[in-house]
Amino acid sequence: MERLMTDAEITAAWSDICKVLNKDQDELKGDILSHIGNKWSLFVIHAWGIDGKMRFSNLESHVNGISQRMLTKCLRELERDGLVSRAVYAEVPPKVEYELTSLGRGLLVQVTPLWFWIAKHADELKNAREEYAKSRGMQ
Amino acid sequence: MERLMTDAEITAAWSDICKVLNKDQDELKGDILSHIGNKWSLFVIHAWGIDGKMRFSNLESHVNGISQRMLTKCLRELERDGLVSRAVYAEVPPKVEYELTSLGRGLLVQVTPLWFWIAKHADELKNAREEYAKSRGMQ
DNA sequence: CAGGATCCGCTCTGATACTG
DNA sequence: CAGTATCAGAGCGGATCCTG
Repeated sequence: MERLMTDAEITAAWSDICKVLNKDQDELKGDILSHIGNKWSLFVIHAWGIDGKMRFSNLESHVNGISQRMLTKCLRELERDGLVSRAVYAEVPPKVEYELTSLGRGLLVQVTPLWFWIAKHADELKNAREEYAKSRGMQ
Repeated sequence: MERLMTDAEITAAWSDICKVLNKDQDELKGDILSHIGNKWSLFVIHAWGIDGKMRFSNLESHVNGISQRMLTKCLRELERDGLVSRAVYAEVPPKVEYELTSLGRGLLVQVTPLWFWIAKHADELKNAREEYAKSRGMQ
């Protein structure tokens, strides 16, 4: 599952990358980004790495710091975009299970390299910030 | 550069995925996501697929619809996080060149699978939305 | 050319309170 | 348990004007 690329691979893949970047479905990309690109969506999707079926309160406790309002909103959007399915059980107390659709699982998988990358470059990322802060502080 | 995974591969990779998902560097992830989750950052980074060195006006014309204010702000943030470097030339008229750092190129590469995926599933994504709209409209 | 500064509407968020 | 409703504040984002 180590899918990070070397610099050489990056160089080799560059033209392919550019192709995608230019495929101007910009509108669609914007749409997708507007949903996965909000503060919480990716973290919420993230949570299904733990279990295939998640209840509301379950998600709430796994996504650190999310408010119930935002979780609700986020789930509705994900549902609307076909990434998550929602099953309501007519029980008392109420029970609602959320699952990733195959589309949603696909997205999770695509995003995973990003998590790997962040984990791998954590120090670099942190240092970059600190150095920037220092250099600005001196001025 | 075709890096989409099959369902079988996904299943096989799942435990690895979960490991990363739990590595709780949540704060750091949040930082990175603040870029992904910002309306413009990814599109701006995106632009460097075209050329390694970009000037301000160049970026402005490649990122559709961005205002000068937001481009400025976005560039500052990317610089702060060590993803972009900035070179000022003491000329008249002024000239400033922005480049992705190796960290920035890394991020671009990690995000690329996501663009591929969006491009590949564009129809599915659009359909999912339309069906959702329909089913809600009927109620 | 590459922005900094300012004004302003709007949306996004979080807290709190309430419901089936 | 799984939400909905409401409200207030912070920040986003655009337009405009200005500068080295």
